[in-house]
Amino acid sequence: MFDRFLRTLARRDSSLPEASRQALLEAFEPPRYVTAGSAMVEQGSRPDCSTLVLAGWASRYSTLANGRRQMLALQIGGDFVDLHSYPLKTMDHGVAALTDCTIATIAHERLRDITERDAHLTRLLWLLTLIDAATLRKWLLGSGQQPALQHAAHLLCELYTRLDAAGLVKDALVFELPLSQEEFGDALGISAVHVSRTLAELRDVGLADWRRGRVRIRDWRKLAEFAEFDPTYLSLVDEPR
Amino acid sequence: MFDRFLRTLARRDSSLPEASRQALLEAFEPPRYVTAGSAMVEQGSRPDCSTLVLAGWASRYSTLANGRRQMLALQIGGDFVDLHSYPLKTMDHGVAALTDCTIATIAHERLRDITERDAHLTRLLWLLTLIDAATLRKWLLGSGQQPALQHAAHLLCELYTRLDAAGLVKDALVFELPLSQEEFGDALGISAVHVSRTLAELRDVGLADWRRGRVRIRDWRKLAEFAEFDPTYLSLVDEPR
DNA sequence: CGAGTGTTTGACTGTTCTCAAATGTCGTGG
DNA sequence: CCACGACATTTGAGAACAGTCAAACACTCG
Repeated sequence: MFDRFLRTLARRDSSLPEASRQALLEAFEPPRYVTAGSAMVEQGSRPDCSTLVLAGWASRYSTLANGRRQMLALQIGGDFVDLHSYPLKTMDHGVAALTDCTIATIAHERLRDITERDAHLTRLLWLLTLIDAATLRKWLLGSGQQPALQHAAHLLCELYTRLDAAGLVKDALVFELPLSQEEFGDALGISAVHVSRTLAELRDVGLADWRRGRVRIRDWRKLAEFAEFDPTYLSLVDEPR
Repeated sequence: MFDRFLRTLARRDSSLPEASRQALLEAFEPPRYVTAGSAMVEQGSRPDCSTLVLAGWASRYSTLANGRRQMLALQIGGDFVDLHSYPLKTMDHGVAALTDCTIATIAHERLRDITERDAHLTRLLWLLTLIDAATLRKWLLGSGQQPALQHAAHLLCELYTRLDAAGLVKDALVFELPLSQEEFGDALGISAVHVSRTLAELRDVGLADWRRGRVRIRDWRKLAEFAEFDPTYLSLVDEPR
């Protein structure tokens, strides 16, 4: 159940004591299902627990008065969607399930116990929120300085790398991407129409192919170079044995 | 010397024990000066200490191969510029002094001691990095979904609010902004030429006036409403007595 | 088979970019 | 105090990238 999360943890810190890992898992509430489209955390709310995605895709997003929406993160199995809501209290953005999801929550009270008693685990949780922040920096860099084509390529590189780290890639260079082009555009900050043209161009130049929810990367090295993708920011240590 | 930092801390958590505050201050190395334009932290480096700005302005930024630059944060007196480099190890971006700065560093070893011994202070440091992340989300929202005019207005609102919280505003609605329009454009993700036109428009519509390094906000309520600025994300509790 | 949704395409519009020249500001040294 | 150079800002013109609107097409599910 928690295997993707454990894998994600191990890829970030292979030295976490077994006791800490165990204590963390036991602090979670029993898993629940949420259906695609449902709100997992409301913008402006003050949650009393944080939510971990066990399976499925979720998105964090912020909305403007004119209805425009910016996705702030894409979360997959093994990701915390709002670990930061423990220190930060008020949610400055919302979280929604993009697909049916299995989730597990952990009460902020339990997180407080952890910060009081387990310094090592606390540092690891802190690290997880900082990796989110590093990812956000890449998104801002792409949004501000890269043309749509490179920006889209970078996001595909990011997703493939993260899915692989979570053990969610079955065939090399292929992954399921259960988003509409509208949603992908919300992540990149471009319109759905422009997403369509951008994907067509990525396909035409032979870098990547996204059809019917399945992305095939045609040439990883070229794609990564084109997007200036450097996975260091994801803080993935070597594959655990 | 550390008064802006202490003020910033107090605005984030008024319940930090005096002993923790004292221990934190004593963990810093003696203050140093760095001159405008010098690199404070190199992209790709693995610092063994984190840097606090005591006075002056610094910027965090990331550069692409084509020379385009995205500013990722603007840091003022009282801000940590790379507290995240303690858990994250490798810097995915650089930090440069925009003006002459007074800075103080704290060894990661000392931060480690703090995380081992002082859970309350550790949570506060974690919170500081999360406020940076929340600010980044606003920048991404602006970059992706707001036209330059609103985005620029939002940044002015943010800076005024943060400067005020750090005790750096002398006259209401007026503050010093020692950036070139080129640098301001790097923060917004637009060209210097477009910054000039955008500022002219903000001036023409009577919202804000930036001339010779000094910003005057003409109508705070209208500016904040126009930019959809809501300061909640800065996690400022009520003014300390 | 048909409804509903998502994607593609075309035509046109709008924002922002680039290049280039003009103007303004500031510090330095005569 | 003025002249000068360096740098920053403003303005204009044309180009590029991305947005909007609308229609055609494709896919999925009952």
